[in-house]
Amino acid sequence: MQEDKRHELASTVLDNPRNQRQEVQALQDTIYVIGGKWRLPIINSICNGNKRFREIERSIPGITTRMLSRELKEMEANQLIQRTVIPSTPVVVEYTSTDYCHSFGDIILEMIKWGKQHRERIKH
Amino acid sequence: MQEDKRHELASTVLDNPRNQRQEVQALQDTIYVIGGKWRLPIINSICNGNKRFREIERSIPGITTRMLSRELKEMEANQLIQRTVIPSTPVVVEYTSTDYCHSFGDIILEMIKWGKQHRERIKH
DNA sequence: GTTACCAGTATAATCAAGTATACCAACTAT
DNA sequence: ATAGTTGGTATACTTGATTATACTGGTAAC
Repeated sequence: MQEDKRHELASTVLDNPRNQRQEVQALQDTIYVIGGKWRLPIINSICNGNKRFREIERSIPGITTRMLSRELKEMEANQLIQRTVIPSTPVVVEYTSTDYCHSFGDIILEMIKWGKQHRERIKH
Repeated sequence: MQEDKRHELASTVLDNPRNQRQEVQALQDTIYVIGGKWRLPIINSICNGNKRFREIERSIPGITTRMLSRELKEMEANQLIQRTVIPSTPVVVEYTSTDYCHSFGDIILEMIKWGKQHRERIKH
């Protein structure tokens, strides 16, 4: 039993080339940052060229103005997006993605891929 | 309203080559399936070769026995993992991943990649 | 014989995430 | 004039996810 533990530790820390600990940490970090129902769909929408509040809202089925408003604020604070007010008449507000925001591209792509495959799977 | 809806539908379905609607749907499906803090870390742990309950538990920082127990049950019901009881003495319980479970591999990999880059970014 | 491991369950509490609904001050098109 | 758009805010509420803590029955090692 004691032997077992020593062996397990050794195999995790020393033998495992992929370093499990670090990977779990990284995974949990990512889950923390993009957690919740709306973060990723909003990022996706803005990256797809939607700029205006109502435009983004309409592009995401099920989201409420409150949630969108809250998330946009937080994402602006975290430098994921940029909010620009154009002083035309009427005033126009535009949301655009930052470089940082684009770093989620691959994750979103993989998730879209999975979602599509999943639909196919349950259809047949 | 009726006009509007028809127009919106037309612009989405016809004009947009990447078919936004479908992609948002796929993305939201995926988020639904892997939602929560623990699903992905558990899948990752089991795919990394952890089989025993306490072994999985120890490999995921912060998880409680209750959450692990609940998630494992649900994941077994959804055919993401297999639970095997080996009637040795003492009885041994093993959790193993199914093929379906492996379909999350790319998502997890991308998320680990992002998490590592993120650590690097905030370190400097 | 007491300490520790295994595979969990039970109970209760907390707390953030999300919903529902209404409202606002501009502005615009009919 | 009035119905509708835009970019939101306010208030109240629900609920589901997660945590904390304790406990169980069996095995085994010291």
